[in-house]
Amino acid sequence: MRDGGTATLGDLLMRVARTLRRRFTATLAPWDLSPHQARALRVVCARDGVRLSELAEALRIAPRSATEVADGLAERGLVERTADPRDRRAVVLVATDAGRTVQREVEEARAADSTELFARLSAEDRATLERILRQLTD
Amino acid sequence: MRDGGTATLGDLLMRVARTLRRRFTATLAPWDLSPHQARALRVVCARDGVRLSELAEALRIAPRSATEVADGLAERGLVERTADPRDRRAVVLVATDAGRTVQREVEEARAADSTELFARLSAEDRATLERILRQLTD
DNA sequence: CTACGTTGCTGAGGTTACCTCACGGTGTGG
DNA sequence: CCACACCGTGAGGTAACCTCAGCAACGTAG
Repeated sequence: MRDGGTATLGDLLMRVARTLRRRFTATLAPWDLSPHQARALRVVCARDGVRLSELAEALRIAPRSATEVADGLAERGLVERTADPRDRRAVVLVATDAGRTVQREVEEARAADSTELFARLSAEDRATLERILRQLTD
Repeated sequence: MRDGGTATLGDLLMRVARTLRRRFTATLAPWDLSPHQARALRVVCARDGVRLSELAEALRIAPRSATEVADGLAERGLVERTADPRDRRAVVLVATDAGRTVQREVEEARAADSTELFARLSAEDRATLERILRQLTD
């Protein structure tokens, strides 16, 4: 294992990501949402009015699968399927009031959890980490 | 996808992890291994002789699921199921020569890929990132 | 040594979250 | 106005998990 340093970097990152993910899933339990649904809800709330195909692209899943995610959110009354006036083929998802509320609550819970996890770092390290990570996401 | 301001540290980390994971999966394609199988093979090669239950614990999956992962690796001739002389209930996985070879190749490919991804960081930032991540994995 | 609870694995069968393929309704360029 | 591309969805499949029940082997208490 020459160059163990960089290999370990990836490992480490994945490990932290895994715990983060586990915690996130746990955090989501009260709302009975899967991480994916939460992410979808977030996308819908962010831009107002999202086509199913856009959602699929945002979540990086097949269009067919976006239908299912949308169904899940619609069943819970968090989003509504509406027709696009410009293109009657398209389905546009809009967040309901309930959806926006849930989204806000989830966001807060998640932020709180994230804060807790990263609390063991100094403020300076947090800033540095953010800078470095941002550099990796282009 | 530039919601720069609202993205938390957790978001950023998950995003980097996702690309890392995608790249890893792609890297694995030549060997027709799933990330999970690769990880399992790694565990088996690391310690010599791994019980199924140990594997399950290492991969954080149910014991029943470890059976399937082991089956997959055994089918490809990368590991062998042997009986534990000390406890005839137990199944011990041992890497075959082919398994060790594949493991080494995968490790190298992965290291190369990881190096490429983190190449955009300065050596100093890499060291800092490692230190910070390590601090988060206790 | 026997009896009995515990442990290690696996068969059966279910769930979840994806996928592809084919199709009907809808836009659009020639 | 017609051929073709595109949007979402029904049908049906797969991979990777899970739980539950059962069998064989262990270990201990009597």
